[in-house]
Amino acid sequence: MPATTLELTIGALSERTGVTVSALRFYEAEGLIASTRTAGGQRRFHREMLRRVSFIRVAQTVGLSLEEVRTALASLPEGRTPDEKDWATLSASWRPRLDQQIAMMERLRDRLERCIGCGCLSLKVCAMFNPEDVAALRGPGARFVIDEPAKRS
Amino acid sequence: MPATTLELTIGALSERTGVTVSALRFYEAEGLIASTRTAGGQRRFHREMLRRVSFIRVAQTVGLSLEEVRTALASLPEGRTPDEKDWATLSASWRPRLDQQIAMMERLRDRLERCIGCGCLSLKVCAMFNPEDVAALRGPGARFVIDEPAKRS
DNA sequence: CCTTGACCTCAAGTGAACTTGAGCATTTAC
DNA sequence: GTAAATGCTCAAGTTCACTTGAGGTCAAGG
Repeated sequence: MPATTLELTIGALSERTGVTVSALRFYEAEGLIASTRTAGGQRRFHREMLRRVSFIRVAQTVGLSLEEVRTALASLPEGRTPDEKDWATLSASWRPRLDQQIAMMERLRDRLERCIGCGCLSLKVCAMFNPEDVAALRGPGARFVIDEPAKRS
Repeated sequence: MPATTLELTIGALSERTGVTVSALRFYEAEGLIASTRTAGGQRRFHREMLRRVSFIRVAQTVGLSLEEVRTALASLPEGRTPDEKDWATLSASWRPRLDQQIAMMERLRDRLERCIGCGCLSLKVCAMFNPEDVAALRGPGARFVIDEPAKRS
């Protein structure tokens, strides 16, 4: 068997993760993933990077910036290849964030529901005129980040 | 009573909506809101713009780009000031989007739950290794846009 | 009147997350 | 052994949604 089953070219990693080649190179430049090089200078990725890349994408979906992903990945064990438990622990840290996001979207939905039902759209009741929640859902730059209230001029 | 109860300065609009002055000017330049001018060239906003601005912010939270907001606003009646029904109809169009987003987040959460519980993190079952859903949740540029599958290199 | 805070324009800058292009090297399949 | 596919680097470009800065004007209170 060729080494390709153990080490992936950047193209193979791209295909298996659905992340573009250029994005993978960008992630490497940012220190989010790592590779070894062939004699000719081409990248070869350990299969473990499949997990890291998938982690990055899911984390982004949950609303983390790459900076935050970097921090999260830094909590993985240094010496050894992270095992399933390590990854599970890391993923578990998303739960609260995910729960909060779902709750906010549901509140927004229900508010709109009420507004549509009663035709109120009043400044006091309607989600449209209650910026606090809305602000909570949209950080500057990172949509769906929930900790940072919107700045004002 | 001074005219200020009917027409808002940009500062007043900013305060009431929680949107920065510079963002409001930007929105006007983009044709999302409109103003009249005083003799001296300062903007004065009709109170109706409170609604438009609020609409814009909520729409963004729901995942619309400003381009999409522009399109949505274009569906408002031309001749007259939009009434509550007009706004309600517009907002109602978010429902499916909101529902889909909530459903996706819940699926993601439940998948992670299973993964953490069973320690699987397998390539077949785990959300982390199932890029389809994840891709669906993140459009390029517009996070949480759900119609466009991720491009590949 | 006059000062002070709010407002004006216009161009340029920001940051996140990538993508694109030019020009060149390596690998693999025939 | 060679051609096509894939890979490489590095700088610059892109999009979105704004923000910042410079240099100047307007309006409301005292």
